[in-house]
Amino acid sequence: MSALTIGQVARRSGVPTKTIRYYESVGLLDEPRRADNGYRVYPQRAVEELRFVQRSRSLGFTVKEVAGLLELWRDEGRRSAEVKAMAMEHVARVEEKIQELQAIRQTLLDLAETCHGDNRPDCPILDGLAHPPED
Amino acid sequence: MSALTIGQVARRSGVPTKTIRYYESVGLLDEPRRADNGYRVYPQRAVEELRFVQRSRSLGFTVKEVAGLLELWRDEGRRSAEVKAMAMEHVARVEEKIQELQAIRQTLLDLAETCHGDNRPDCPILDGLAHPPED
DNA sequence: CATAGACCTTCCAGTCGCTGGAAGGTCAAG
DNA sequence: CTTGACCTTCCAGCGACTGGAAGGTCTATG
Repeated sequence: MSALTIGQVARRSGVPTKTIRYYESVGLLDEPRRADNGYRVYPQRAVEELRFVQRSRSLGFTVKEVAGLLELWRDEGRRSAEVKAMAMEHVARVEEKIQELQAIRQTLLDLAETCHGDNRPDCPILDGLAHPPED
Repeated sequence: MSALTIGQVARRSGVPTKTIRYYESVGLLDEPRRADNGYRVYPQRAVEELRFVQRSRSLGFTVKEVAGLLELWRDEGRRSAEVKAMAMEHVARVEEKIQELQAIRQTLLDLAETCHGDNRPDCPILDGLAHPPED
């Protein structure tokens, strides 16, 4: 009763069949065993793994990083320090990205501030885009 | 004296030749005239255009959006309202992305907080990744 | 005048993470 | 026996480049 088709795994994990096959093709997931008709046969555990993958992906880890996390997850002898290091490295990247976006936001707001936004053609936004920022 | 090769345009604008040809291939830039030897020949104006494109791209506008901005830039009869609308729409998207990233950051910090980060295997980060957030 | 090297040209492939579609095999119900 | 819901594989496309191969051109130097 614990054997599942790819469709059942997809429904239970929320990861589309297409994506499951894709994850398998790039080596994120192990190849499952096959039934006589060639259909993939998954154990219950696959559902948990896919949920783990999905959640990790939604937090912005790359597929490669998720592969690493998954390995740690399966490794009973892991050192939690390693997991924490990966997480904090990722936090650093996320924070960097946030900084970048905040800078972009501020630049756009600065440019837009002095733009009339009416039927006249003169537009400080376009002027600003035309000339590099003086830093 | 105002005719430039693609390499000269690249050097003056900071946009690689590869990318200039790519922009041309996707219709962002007009096809330049060709010299007898088949080389692309650019007017000075191309340098300005590419700087405009580069700056717009660096602020996160898609190539398609830049095409629109470029058109407005070249259109003397534009209404500045249209430019401002594009800019503010983009600001909204940027802000949305910032929110997302801040949520991700907080989630990761919450998960990492209770993780020892030592040689022991038990790790609330992995546990958290395995189980969906209860909202 | 030959050659080196710095240009230029085109086209094809790869990146990342999927997603869609085509063409076909399998299976259970009516 | 057919319908429809599965499953299989493979190929192509998204966005925005980037790299490389294979070849033509131009200029300077020996």
